[in-house]
Amino acid sequence: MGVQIGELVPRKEIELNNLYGRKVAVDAFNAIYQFLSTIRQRDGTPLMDSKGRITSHLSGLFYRNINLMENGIKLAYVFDGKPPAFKKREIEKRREVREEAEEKWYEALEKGDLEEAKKYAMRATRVNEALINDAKKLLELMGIPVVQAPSEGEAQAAYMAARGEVYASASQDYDSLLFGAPRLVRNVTITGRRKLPGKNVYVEVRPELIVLEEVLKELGVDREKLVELGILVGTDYNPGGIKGIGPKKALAIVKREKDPLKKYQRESEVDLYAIKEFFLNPPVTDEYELRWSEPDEEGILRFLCDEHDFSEERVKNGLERLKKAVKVGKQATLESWFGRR
DNA sequence: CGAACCCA
DNA sequence: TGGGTTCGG
Repeated sequence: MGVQIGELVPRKEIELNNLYGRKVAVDAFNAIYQFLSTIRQRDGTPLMDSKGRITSHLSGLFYRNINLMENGIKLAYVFDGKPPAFKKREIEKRREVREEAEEKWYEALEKGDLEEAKKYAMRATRVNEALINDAKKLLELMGIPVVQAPSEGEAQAAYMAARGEVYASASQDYDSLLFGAPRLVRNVTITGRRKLPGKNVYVEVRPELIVLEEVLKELGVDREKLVELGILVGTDYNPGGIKGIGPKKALAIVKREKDPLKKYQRESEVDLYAIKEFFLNPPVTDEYELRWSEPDEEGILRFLCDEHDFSEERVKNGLERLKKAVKVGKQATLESWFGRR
């Protein structure tokens, strides 16, 4: 879900090769969630191994990582830690939405309405510990660094970008901007075809770059005001924001008022100031290492094919590409060291 | 979502 | 060759 500031944010389309030789911190939860919700059969059932364990995210991660690595992009995945206490309400709300969607999924299946079934199946997507652990395992086998955030992954990714350890944070949500990421990349995919939530319509989605400095300049605010703006329109910590206030009004308010939250704190159940403080100073850690290593081919074969019933032919194909991609990555790193780009 | 397949 | 369709697990 994330903070609802998308329509205010200036962006520029980029090509994947604009990221050549660059390190990118991916919000792991965001990526995994996307794979789990989209990689499904026609009736909405996710891909599963013979023991019924979900594998959609493994398929998505495996092939997308190869593609991005072939483009000389150095990926690191940042996993969520403990959510802040004031996220409870949103977590609860999401659970209710999922459970309701799950029921409608089964109802649609009984009626034989596949399209409807898939729609609700996607909405019923849930990410559990086992899925996260499998994702971490695959990434490690692929030689991709895994970073464990103390709290929100977006915050940790933003911190790494702000320190210059990675070029950008990658997520579909805009939260990392509020957390202070100087750059955010969205739609980092190869095919760039995405189904619109409602209809059976596909739109071209190209990778895009959002530069925090340009956002602030365009809106005429500083980061603190941007955070307040986000809180007025709604974040994961106060879903829905303030009733009756959309992006435009919110922008006007934060530019006009010295303390825009004051007036709305009264009508809000959650502590808006705590949310603001969290965005400005989130828990982050320096205890991580961005070290890219050789993929463990045997390990990947065992994990994907033996344990999770992936086709050996397909995975071996992938491994061949992966090996070459690692070389591309090394070359890309060298070129960036010697300042050729 | 992305790979593989298919047919013009 | 490439755009649409189906499969993958």
